[in-house]
Amino acid sequence: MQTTEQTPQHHHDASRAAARRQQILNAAAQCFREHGFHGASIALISKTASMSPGHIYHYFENKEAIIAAIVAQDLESLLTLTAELRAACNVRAALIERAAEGVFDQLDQAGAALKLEIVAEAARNPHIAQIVREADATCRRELAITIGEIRRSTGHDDTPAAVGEMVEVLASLFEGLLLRTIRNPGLDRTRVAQRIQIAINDLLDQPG
Amino acid sequence: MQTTEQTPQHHHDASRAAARRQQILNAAAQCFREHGFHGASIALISKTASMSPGHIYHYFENKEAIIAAIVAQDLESLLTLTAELRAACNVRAALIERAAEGVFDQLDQAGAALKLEIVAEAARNPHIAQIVREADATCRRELAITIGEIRRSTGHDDTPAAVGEMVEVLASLFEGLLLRTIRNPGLDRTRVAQRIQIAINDLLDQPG
DNA sequence: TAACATAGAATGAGCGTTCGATCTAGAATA
DNA sequence: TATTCTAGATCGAACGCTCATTCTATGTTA
Repeated sequence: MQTTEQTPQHHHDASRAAARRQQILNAAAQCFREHGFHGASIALISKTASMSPGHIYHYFENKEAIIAAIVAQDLESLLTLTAELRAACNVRAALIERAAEGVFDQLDQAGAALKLEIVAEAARNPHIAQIVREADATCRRELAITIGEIRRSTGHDDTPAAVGEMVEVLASLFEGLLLRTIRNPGLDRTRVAQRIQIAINDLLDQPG
Repeated sequence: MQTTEQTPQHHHDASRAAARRQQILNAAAQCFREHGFHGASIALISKTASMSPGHIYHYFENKEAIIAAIVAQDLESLLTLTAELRAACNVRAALIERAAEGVFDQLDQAGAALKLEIVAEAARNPHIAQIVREADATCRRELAITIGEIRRSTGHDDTPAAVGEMVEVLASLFEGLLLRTIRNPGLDRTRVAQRIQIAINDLLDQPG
């Protein structure tokens, strides 16, 4: 679809529709965080979004489409973050410094609740699993390039598989924080972030 | 209630009831894994357990009680594992060797699905959160003792807080695997386990 | 007026839970 | 031993409710 040049601006234009769509997604994200994908009803989402239940179906085919959109939106932020990391610069210090911010992001309770909900859903819903796995593969690819370059610059000559394993360990270290912040909300964020930085530093020095 | 000495063995005895209860829990665990806590209906659970829906309510007050029992049962296995680890012996090598088994356990997809479901539920259900957090506190306490002893034996003199942070990092590393096995089911289990062993080894040498 | 935005009631399915009826097997009695 | 009694085990229909979704009617604006 190509956009017409002078943007005709009907009452019913595309930007208003997009805003309405986002309004639904924001409400849905909040409801899903508080009640889970299956615990949040369309009635509740519509109420939170201040519109009628029926109207939601003008923007989404069904509830699963809303879930898929939320999942895609959440993963997209992850993808841009990984891309940023990669674009910034490939030095070790930059990765490790960025990691501290990443730790704080992961430790946000509301965000963690939604991310956990997504992966739990992926474990049983093949459609969601596909979305999640494609995004994860992209992240891993990016991270592998970054880590590969860091390793090469410190004299290591790793196989792609070896780099892939390090990516897994790094990812595990980060994603585990989503569970930690639920299981132990009182943990010392700053101190844990520091220790994770050290752990990442050590990880980058593992034998090939 | 004191047990009568010669075990009267009525038709309706306690062991049969316990077996029936466990039969329900097994069915429920399977259903929860496949459909989530809120996606699995009592009708489905009763069918899986080969009994009538109404009969389930002779053993559990309501659905939430079933969920709580599943959660408690799952966490109990975690607690005994931590206790075993602690009882075995407090040398570094034992911890690291045990870790490899732990990694494989965490990478089991069916088990991971249920554990993720539990933490996701804990993020929104205060009752479940309490159960999960109490179990986690116990695990952390045990792990802190073990790690504290290892550290002391290698000449470090850590504050309890420092040990607590190391426990957090260790836990994060492990629990992250629950997400990794869903997001990237194709990962090389053996190789990742080896790299995690190295990471734990490095963690135990972190500065105080 | 034409075309879309929006509301809200209606629909049928499925939910968790309750409840009375039936079954079953040991206890009691004869 | 044969019969009746009893109480828990078990069933499955029924209840009230909420769900996701659809439909029809009414606003709104270019």
